[in-house]
Amino acid sequence: MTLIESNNKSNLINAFFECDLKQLQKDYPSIKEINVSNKAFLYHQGNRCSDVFWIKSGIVKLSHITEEGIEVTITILGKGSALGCFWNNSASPEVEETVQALGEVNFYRIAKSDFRALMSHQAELAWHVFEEIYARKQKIERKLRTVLTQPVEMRVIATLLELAEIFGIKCTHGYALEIHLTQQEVADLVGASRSVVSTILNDFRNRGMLNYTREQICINDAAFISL
Amino acid sequence: MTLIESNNKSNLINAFFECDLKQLQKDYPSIKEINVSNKAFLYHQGNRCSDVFWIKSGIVKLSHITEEGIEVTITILGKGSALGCFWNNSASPEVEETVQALGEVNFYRIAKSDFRALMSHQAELAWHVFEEIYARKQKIERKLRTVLTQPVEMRVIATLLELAEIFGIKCTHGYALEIHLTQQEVADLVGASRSVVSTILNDFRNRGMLNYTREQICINDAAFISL
DNA sequence: TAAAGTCTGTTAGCTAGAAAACACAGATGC
DNA sequence: GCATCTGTGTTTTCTAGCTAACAGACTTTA
Repeated sequence: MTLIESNNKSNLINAFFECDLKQLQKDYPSIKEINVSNKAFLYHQGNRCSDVFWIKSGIVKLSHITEEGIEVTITILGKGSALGCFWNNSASPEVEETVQALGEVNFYRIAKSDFRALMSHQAELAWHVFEEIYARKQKIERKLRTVLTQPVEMRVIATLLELAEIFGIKCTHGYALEIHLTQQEVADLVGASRSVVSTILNDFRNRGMLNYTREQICINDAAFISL
Repeated sequence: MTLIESNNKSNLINAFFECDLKQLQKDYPSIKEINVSNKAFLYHQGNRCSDVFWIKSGIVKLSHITEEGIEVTITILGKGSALGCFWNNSASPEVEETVQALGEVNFYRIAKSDFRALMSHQAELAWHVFEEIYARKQKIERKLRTVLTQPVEMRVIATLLELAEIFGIKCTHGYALEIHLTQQEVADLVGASRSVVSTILNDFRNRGMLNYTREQICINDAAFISL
């Protein structure tokens, strides 16, 4: 569905990420390129962070832990997503989410003042960032809708298809999600308890719609689309 | 909480809305100013809309109706919010939400090409639109969290406080929400059934935390903050 | 190779809240 | 004045899905 769009975006974002970092640092001295490994945290909720994090490669999980200790995973983001703190938000200087790497992640970290300068110098790029944020908003609205109207089973399907789009590598029998997602993580993402997600995944496996081990989920997307 | 911020924003947005419309139309011929009355629809989900709607005054309800006919109210928006279609989204030309006026609403309608031109000419303004969209995203993320982790009662409280911020006119005993919101509408906004919302509101009334008639909800915010 | 830790599968019991239904009270209209 | 409509208050029934709990499989550490 987002093929054309994401290509458009990719071109511009790609061009940006292929820029010479040294060159960029002349104008925006705070830019740093950082690599982190699986499970590393980019930042935690409650941090008084004032930088923008811009994913160059890899995948991150954006989540929030309530006072009661329940983890809610808001979304999973990949290349081109900008996170962190965009403004001098006098109201709440503390970020609301925790961002954790799923696998190796490579990103730029920029002070928000420099980020803003960059945005105002490069209108096209700014527009793409805007688009990306807007798309995320739409995605969360869609998620809110499914949470409020669909039973867990449907939400699992929707979540898997979404994940397939982000991680998906076409293999011979559909998508392969080569990602270390535990059932608990899937459940947090779906907004359901682990036990029901487990039973549901099991059921799907029996019906031949997908297969999985601890390490990998493989979706037979034809089977999904059929319903 | 958002006092300083919203003032900042207001200044710029106000300046924009106080511009001479005729003047604006020279550069952006598609701009039209439109007034609608209570319950009018700005657009419906499924419309192939290609314009941006920019609220100049009044309040709108952004909702979505599922195939099963369940109405989910995503959010309530006021002055300064930009809605509609921002891009030539080749993927899905149809908008996902329905936008309805709550009371009198006055807005600008602009073709997206003109809107984009405006944004690129007026960097400051563009930045504010960006901020506003981002704030909406944050708000929806917060809502998703409460839906997934809080019981209906807590969600009602959160919703009322939010509404108080949007509609709120300070009266002697707290906020007054002078808005024609039925219990059904509150329920749609909370994401719960009307009957439980009814009982909860009733209970709050008995405990002296708020009062309401068909026309108006009045919150004793001190009582709310205490919990 | 034991021991501890992590992930999955499954079951039993319990509850928040949805759905449906109906009575009542103000509106609105004829 | 009577009828209709829209919104509120309340109760009863029913179920999706949560919690808790435990057993088995696989991994890591020592």
